[in-house]
Amino acid sequence: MQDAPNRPYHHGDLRRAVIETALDMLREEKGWQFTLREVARRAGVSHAAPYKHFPDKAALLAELAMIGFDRLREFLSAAKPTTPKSLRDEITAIARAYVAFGMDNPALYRLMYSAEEGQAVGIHLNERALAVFDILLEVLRRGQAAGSIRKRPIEGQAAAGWGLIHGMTMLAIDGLLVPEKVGSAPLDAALSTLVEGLGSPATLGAPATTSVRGRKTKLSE
Amino acid sequence: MQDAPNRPYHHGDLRRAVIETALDMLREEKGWQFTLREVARRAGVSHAAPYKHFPDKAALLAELAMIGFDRLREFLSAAKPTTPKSLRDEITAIARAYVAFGMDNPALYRLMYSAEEGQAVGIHLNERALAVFDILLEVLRRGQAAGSIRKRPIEGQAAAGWGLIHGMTMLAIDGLLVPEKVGSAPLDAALSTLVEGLGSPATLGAPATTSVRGRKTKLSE
DNA sequence: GCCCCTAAGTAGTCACTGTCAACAATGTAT
DNA sequence: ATACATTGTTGACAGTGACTACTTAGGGGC
Repeated sequence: MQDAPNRPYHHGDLRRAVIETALDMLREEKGWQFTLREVARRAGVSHAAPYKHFPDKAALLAELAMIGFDRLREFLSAAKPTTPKSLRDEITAIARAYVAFGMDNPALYRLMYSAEEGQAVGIHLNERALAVFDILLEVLRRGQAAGSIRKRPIEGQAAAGWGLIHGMTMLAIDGLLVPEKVGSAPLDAALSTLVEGLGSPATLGAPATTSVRGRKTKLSE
Repeated sequence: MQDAPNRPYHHGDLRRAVIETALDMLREEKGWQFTLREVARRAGVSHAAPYKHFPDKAALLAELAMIGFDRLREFLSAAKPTTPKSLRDEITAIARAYVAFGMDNPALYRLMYSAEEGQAVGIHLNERALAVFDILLEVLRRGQAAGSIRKRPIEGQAAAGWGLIHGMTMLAIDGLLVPEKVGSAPLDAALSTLVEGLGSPATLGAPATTSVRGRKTKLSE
């Protein structure tokens, strides 16, 4: 270069710098379609340097996605009220934090759930994702033990919760939950619905009599 | 070309052919990261020909996404049982069809909810998406009128439903609803939870006593 | 103190992409 | 028939991910 001969040949910690720069770009742009060369450029390094630290672009994206899940898990843990008044409070707090995380980091969030397109990276990635899932599982398990949550297969309940929150987050990011169409607090409304669905039979009585039981309802085959 | 002088100079209906070819490629590959040149190649046409019909690649993607929403709406309408035994049956049928559509067309489905990254195309796209939303709205409205659905702001309930189903679909596509972790029929479990949450107080009794009423639960401010 | 080894940079190249401009073939209105 | 708009074509351009070969900084063994 002509203007930076003082820059040391060895960067020091280029790996971290690349990740940091990429995270910055995720924060600035809304998509994750940045180029590796641009990352290198902004890190002040030649276009091939990142390849010394990541085998290819997909590897970097996978790394970013894993960091995203880690941050999300930490964020949710931090948002969990220390002395919740009720299980509903706890679930509500977690759900709000989750959606807030997604809306604050739309590109990162979208990347987290898109990185699987890079095939087999999914293994480790799913581990991180399921670690987030476990937070929800734990709350529900405690709720079942305390009797305030229906005694149903807990994974189904957790899947319902995760699906709901994930779905609402994606819709919110996509701008599909416009206030005029959907009211000002769609998440809370949805959460009420969900929590009431999870609520224990002691208060709610028997499930509706509309005969789900006898039907073969396997989806996954 | 040297081997295809018999191909007529004018294709006839290249616009449709490009769309059709692109849809094929969406069906084959799991991502929507196909190249425009490849589409042109498979359509048997020069690499720049599609530009006579689409200003750029994003325009084609947006068109595909709209087609996807249209197909989804038709598919859901067709799946709606003609003489439903109950509202639960109806909701269940729609939800299953929705998830099935997503799992049968993972790349297209993902594209449908990713195309907004191409900025302002979102207007028309959201129209199509909201047309799907309206199907759900209509069912719920009918349910409220019949008394089998709680009288709550219907947009919140619909958002809950859409969010849940959309989220479960995405998770299913991503392979995050693995059977070992989550049971074999997570959707049905989630649906039970949802429908019980939507269910009218007449059957279900008063909502859980975990004090939702008095609390300010606005999220969006 | 010296030498050499290697990790971590560099530049250069390749095939490929999206996009555009210039040109050719085709159908159509006058 | 002739001018024209449409819809193809070819060829170019810059920018990309990926790979290779070269160069350098810095540390450990002697």
